[in-house]
Amino acid sequence: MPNPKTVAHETYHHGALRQALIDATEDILAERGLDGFTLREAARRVNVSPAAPLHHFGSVAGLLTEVAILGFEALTQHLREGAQAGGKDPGARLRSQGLGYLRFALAYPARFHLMFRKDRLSDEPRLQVAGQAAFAELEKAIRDYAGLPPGQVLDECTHARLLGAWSTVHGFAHLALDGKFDMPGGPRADARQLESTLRRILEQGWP
Amino acid sequence: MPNPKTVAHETYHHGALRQALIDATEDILAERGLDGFTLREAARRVNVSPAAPLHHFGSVAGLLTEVAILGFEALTQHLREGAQAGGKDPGARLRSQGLGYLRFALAYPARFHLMFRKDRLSDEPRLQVAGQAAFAELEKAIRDYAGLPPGQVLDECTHARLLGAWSTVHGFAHLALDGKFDMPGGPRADARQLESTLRRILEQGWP
DNA sequence: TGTACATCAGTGAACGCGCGTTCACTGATGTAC
DNA sequence: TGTACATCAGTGAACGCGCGTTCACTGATGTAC
Repeated sequence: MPNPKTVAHETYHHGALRQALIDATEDILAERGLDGFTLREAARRVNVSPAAPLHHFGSVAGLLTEVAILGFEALTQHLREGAQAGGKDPGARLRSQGLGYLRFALAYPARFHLMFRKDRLSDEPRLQVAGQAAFAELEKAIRDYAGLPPGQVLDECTHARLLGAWSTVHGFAHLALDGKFDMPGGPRADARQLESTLRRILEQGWP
Repeated sequence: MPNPKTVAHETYHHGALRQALIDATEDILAERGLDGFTLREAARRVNVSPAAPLHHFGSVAGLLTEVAILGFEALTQHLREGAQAGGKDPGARLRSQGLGYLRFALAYPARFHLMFRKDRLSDEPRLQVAGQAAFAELEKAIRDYAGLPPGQVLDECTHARLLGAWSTVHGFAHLALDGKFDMPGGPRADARQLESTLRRILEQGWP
């Protein structure tokens, strides 16, 4: 005899619909990409009427925004772990953090795209905050590298380094996901190759 | 009395529908972005039935693909002009070419996005060719910079420089278009500012 | 411990929408002789 | 120079589609007394 709670979950009240919808959305993004996602499909996957999600998220954009927020949080985590994996040398940490950025993008391509698709997201302070937290990780690594204490404002030169580093890993990730680094007519470049290419770029520096 | 040719154009046969649709598409992209574009809207703008475009392009993707091809050709042109504006020093030419890349992206944001949205484009050899032509401009500039003659294969190191340079300008352009470099809560960063930031990044080098 | 009742979290039918594409068609053009 | 006829470049109505959201509703939960 099932306990009453279980019964309730399986009949009328889902009980954990919010989380279930977020999970389903991430699945759909992973399987079909952002343009393959619809609210109705997410509802279908969790066996709920198409109107149900609106009670929790208000609109499609609301749901996607939650997923984007989680995405930025996961990115922040990847950056942290990346830097850590770089050891003690600030240069090594910075480069290793860049690889973390790439690893995140390759692991969750559609989520990564979503995070930078403002038109599908709603204005939501928590999204801003989550984005800024990720950016702050980049900034911290650059500060350490430049020997700047946390409080002090960034000089122009360090600021440019920061944006340059960000642009490089961001651009590399985008181009990689777009298949621009694949062999023409050949197989997709795999994560290992791409990482080692980016490592090389970062070690060797510019120009 | 209007001449017969004009009459024909204005009544049944449009006469230059293909080009008119391409122009309309570029207008729509500029005004409303890629997600605001529809075939029907393009047809509406040139006063033609919704089915007419299919005679020339086969499908929506076909029309968008033509626009993307023109986009790559325009990008190639911007890169060429950028390099030229850099004068004779290969380093200056390379950096100036990077600014050309940015200038293109800022001038035609939706077209730029479209060019990297494979899901909206059809497989079309001419698209590949146009993309490769743009890439070849980057490669040429890097070769000059590294002192490699045109025929010789790229060594690993120069290859990494090429991809690194591309990633940097590509990433910078994307982030700029995403508004990531805008003052928080403030006005959009303008093209002049963005260009000078990128110039600084490129001059100063990485890391 | 019961009970009334507000609130929460769902249903399910329906709405209006605009889309890309198909289809059979027709008006205009251009080519062969 | 005329004429027949294939081909090209449009029309316009219709199709089927799935979408996000609305609406009035109801079943379940939890709280105050």
